[in-house]
Amino acid sequence: MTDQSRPGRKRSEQSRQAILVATLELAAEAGYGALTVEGIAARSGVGKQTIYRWWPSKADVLLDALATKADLQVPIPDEGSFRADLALFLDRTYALGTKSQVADTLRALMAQAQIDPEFGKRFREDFLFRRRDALGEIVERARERAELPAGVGPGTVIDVVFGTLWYRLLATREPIGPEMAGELVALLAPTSG
Amino acid sequence: MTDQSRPGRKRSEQSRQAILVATLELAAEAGYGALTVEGIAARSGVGKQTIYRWWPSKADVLLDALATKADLQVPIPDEGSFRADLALFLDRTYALGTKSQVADTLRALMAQAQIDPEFGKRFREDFLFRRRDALGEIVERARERAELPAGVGPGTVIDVVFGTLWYRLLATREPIGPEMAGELVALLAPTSG
Amino acid sequence: MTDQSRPGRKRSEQSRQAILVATLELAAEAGYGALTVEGIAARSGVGKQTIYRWWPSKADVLLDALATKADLQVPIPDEGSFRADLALFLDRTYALGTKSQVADTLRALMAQAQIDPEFGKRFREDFLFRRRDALGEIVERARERAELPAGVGPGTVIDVVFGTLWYRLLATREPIGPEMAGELVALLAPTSG
Amino acid sequence: MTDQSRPGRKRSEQSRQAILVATLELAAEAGYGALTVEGIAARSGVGKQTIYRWWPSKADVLLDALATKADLQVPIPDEGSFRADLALFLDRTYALGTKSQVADTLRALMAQAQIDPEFGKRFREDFLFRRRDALGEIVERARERAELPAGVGPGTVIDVVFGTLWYRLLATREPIGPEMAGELVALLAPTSG
DNA sequence: TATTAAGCGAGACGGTACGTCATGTCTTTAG
DNA sequence: CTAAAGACATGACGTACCGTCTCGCTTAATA
Repeated sequence: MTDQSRPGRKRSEQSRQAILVATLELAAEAGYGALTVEGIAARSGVGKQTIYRWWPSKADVLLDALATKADLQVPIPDEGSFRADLALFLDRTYALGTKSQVADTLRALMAQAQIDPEFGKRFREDFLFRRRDALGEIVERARERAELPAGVGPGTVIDVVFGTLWYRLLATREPIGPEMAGELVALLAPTSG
Repeated sequence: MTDQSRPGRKRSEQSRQAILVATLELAAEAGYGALTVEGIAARSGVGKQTIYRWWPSKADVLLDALATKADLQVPIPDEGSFRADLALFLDRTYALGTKSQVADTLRALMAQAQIDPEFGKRFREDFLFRRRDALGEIVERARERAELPAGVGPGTVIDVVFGTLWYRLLATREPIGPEMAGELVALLAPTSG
Repeated sequence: MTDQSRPGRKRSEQSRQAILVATLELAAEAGYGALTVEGIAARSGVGKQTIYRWWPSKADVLLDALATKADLQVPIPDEGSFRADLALFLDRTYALGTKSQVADTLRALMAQAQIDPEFGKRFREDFLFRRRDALGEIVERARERAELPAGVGPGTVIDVVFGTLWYRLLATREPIGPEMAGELVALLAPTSG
Repeated sequence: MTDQSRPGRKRSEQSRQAILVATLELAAEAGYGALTVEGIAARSGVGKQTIYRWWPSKADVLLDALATKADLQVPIPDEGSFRADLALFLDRTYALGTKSQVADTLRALMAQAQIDPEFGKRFREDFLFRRRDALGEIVERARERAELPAGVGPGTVIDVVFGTLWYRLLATREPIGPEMAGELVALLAPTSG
């Protein structure tokens, strides 16, 4: 319906896939620092122009590759209580962080978002804020049910959850585990009425 | 004790200062992405080799410049209660984050630490872990006085504090403010016995 | 036959010309010692890579420039006698050596051929030996007609001619003139039967 | 008479020798192109300043080293006839050129003399012209005895001799041998009265 | 017997050019 | 019009040497 019939050759899905696969492989093999547009083009047997035509930067290619491969869309749980919802949310996130390739890629993207302001904007809007919104739904329900800790607003709860996750990813490089998830739940969703 | 008197010309303190100043200026003016060793050398009137002789990478120069200029060593408060100590710690950190130049530099360093593993190791050991240790002392005293929230270990408290700070710096780009500091205190150091 | 129609952009003849011109100008202005690839690139408005892509060293660029500009291919005379042929050959060579720019360039190339063995091989094969072959034809005809001095082989005659030319170019820096040419003819192609 | 007695430490003959030896070794091992002042200093255990204090350039060091080691002063023969003198002169020169290290060094010096005009002047005056003068004596005696070929002046004879020697050294890289020496004698000092 | 003036090894310094790499654009031929 | 190929101008990289300049230390001649 969108571009139903334009003249000219169609975008090659084969090239697109080859680019995304090559990008993930190269990033995994030598790290994001060694990832180059030239390298991606060479590995995928594609012209550089084909990459520049469809993505604004190599970080966007990587983000696209990650999104295409790993399903980053953690579904929003609704278990009836904030405690259960948060536990499930953290558990699913934990599963993601376990795959070191996904973790490494997220690290690289967050890094690039700091260095390249244009990509930073896209990364925040297309990825970070969507994740915030997902958790936001859970927290909003908690707020309505008065399940949040006293004196702590919804925004802060979200910041604490994602902050802890990202900090462990970026700084200590020990992605969150079940114990840590348990402690976060204890902190943010205490049992007492 | 180490190299008290070796033969040969001594390191030029003047060049060192010129390099650090030029580095901060360039990073502030055009952003870390535009910071180059050549640029630093040109601006500071120094040969490139002099930079490579003393620092392993431009990120190390920037870290050195930041450490030399802004006193990042937040002193460890001891006000008698975890609540007061944490509040003071956050307040002082808040003051730091307010200076946008410091915040921008920290963002760039954390980013570079993800992309360049060698620098990452140094950044963690020379900066991040020292900051952890500082807060660690406060939290340890709190643990001894049983002032920590139930079911939450000292390590987690530290992760939550720094995580929230860094997340706001990197992701939402709204460095912590007094309200947020208050909510963190409410969450981590509740008044009730 | 070689690369009739490959995909990809064609080599820019404009860049090639600009490089050769800039090379000759720079060598003339400041001498071969001051000739640098960077300088050539800057003067000709070309990327360094474009130079490295097509020539192995700056000496090769200079040789190419010389060959393209000054027609070094002295035609082989055939006047019927060795005496006349040699006189004409020396006269034409004399004309070349008169242009100080050509003389300076030849000096530099011969020098570089000594210092850089790889270029030396190319210089000998692409330039020196071709010149030898040209004179070789003349001398061979002389040998057939028994016009060579007694007890002196063709190879030696060639060595003496080019040796004297080069020696005056390199050592005394007084390129050959008409009188010297006359004496060489008297020595190598005596009139008496 | 010059600097009979000044205060201060005397020039270290040991360092001088070490420098000259290191220079010859390095030039022999990796070629003149790889010869550097830093390399000489490192190999000889000497400070760079000590080299710069006594020699204007590395080529001068090499020339000094060659002059100190190989006795380049070919004595002027006086055998009674030009034919015999020239034969002896060529024979002695041939002996020199046989040692490939000497030949390589001469090649490098002649090359450097083209590229570095200041050294070129010194090389010509201190080396090339002295050699010319030596042969000049022989030729002058021949001229007085009317032993030179008809129509060929003394200067040209010298140019032909050295020209041929140098050309074979630089261009064909086949230093003169006994047969070639014989042919040169036949050409320049014919037997006929 | 000091003092003073060079020479010395070491090595840091401001420079310049090197040859390589990657960028993002442009041009050519093929589908 | 898209694609692969590949040349192009640009600009930074990290390295190698250049020739100069301190350093702290000998080593002599002079006072």
